[in-house]
Amino acid sequence: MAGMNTTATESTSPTPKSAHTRQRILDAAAEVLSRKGYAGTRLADVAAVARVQAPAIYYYFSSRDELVEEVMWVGANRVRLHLEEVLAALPAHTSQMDRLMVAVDAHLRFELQLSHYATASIRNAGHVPEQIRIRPAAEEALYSRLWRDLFVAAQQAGEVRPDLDINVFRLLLLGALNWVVEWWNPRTRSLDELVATAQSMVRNGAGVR
Amino acid sequence: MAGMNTTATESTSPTPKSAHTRQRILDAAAEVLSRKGYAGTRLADVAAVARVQAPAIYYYFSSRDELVEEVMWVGANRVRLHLEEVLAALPAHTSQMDRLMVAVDAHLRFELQLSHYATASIRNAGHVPEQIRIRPAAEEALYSRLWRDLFVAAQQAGEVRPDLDINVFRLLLLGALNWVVEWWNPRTRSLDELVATAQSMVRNGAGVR
DNA sequence: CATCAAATCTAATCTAGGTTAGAATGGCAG
DNA sequence: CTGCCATTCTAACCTAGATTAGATTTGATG
Repeated sequence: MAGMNTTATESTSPTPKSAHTRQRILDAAAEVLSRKGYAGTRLADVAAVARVQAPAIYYYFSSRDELVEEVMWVGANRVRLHLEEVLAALPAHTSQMDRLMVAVDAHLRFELQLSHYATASIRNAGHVPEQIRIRPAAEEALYSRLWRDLFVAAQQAGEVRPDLDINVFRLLLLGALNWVVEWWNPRTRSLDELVATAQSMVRNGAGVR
Repeated sequence: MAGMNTTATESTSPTPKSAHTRQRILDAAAEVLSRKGYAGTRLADVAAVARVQAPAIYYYFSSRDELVEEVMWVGANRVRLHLEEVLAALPAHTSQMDRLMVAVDAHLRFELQLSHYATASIRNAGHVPEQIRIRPAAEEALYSRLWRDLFVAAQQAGEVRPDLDINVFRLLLLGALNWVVEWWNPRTRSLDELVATAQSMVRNGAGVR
């Protein structure tokens, strides 16, 4: 019943007015989830942030888990769309290594500044019940493929050491980037510096000498 | 009451016999916690794995959270002791970069093969209630310092690029290593290859050209 | 205005799972 | 053997928090 109308395609039927409330609830859930994690997320908290009473949530979602699943899916989906967009906007002659640099930049900035959804998705991926992992996992797989393609292209172009296991390297890199949500504090460290260091980790760690 | 007798200092008083059961319970908790996460961990499951009834847990731990806290502390503590031990066993003339390589190796092998405690500790650090985060966090801080020292020494010895922000690099690296528990599958990939790739990420990513 | 439906609320349920009470068990000292 | 203390069990309890029922508000429409 619910599920697919968070992105584009605002069709005419699904109540144009207070679908606004649904959005507030979803945003609230993303926020709480990214901060407290799956275990610590109370529907009452979500409701409070959305300025609504808890049962109102059930008007839009049929269960707590469905709400969580939706947040995680939106999170994974948005990061992917963002990265695709950013990459598509690059001039055609951009080197493969530069594309990787841009990807690192986009991933970090998006997850840290633009989207509680992304943070929620990353932090809780391994902590939600099996059952609601499927749909978000499919999105994450697409995102993974995006990165794989970048690495494959870079290695084929001779911009990444030929002997490097790019699958393992990619997983390690994404781990490093994802884990940032666990320690990063905007008041302690500049985002620019973080991005620069992560980029150098890739450029020097994977690039040809 | 409980709490400190998991490491050394086996004093005479605390029932030498079936403190064995306490151990089974703790091991079971580590195992379940590392697999299901804080949210998904039922005392009944822990009890089942420990071949005991749930209430028996309360003979050794005063609450679920105390049990969890203990697992997390032991996890953090053991990794640290393991790393200290391994580093101490190195010949005095070992280069700083080689020490880093050994540290990467030790961290990965320990977290992936030797200890459910470590996995439990890593996966759940950011997901347990504030209250029980304190004691494990103190251990983690010591572990962090160990790594910081390694990087500082390596940079001072001129084996790590002088312009690299070693604090950020270290956090990124530990993120990469920690995140491995989220994706690593022993049947799919060889541990040796993983270790080698992670090491090259450090050697090339941080080392001088 | 009156009416209807959508949207939200208050109050009441229901249940998983942590926790407690108190009864058995079981080994060992005397 | 017998009593005792440590250990573990079974049965009961209790609460947080998800969910449901049904009333109430609100706002658009004729």
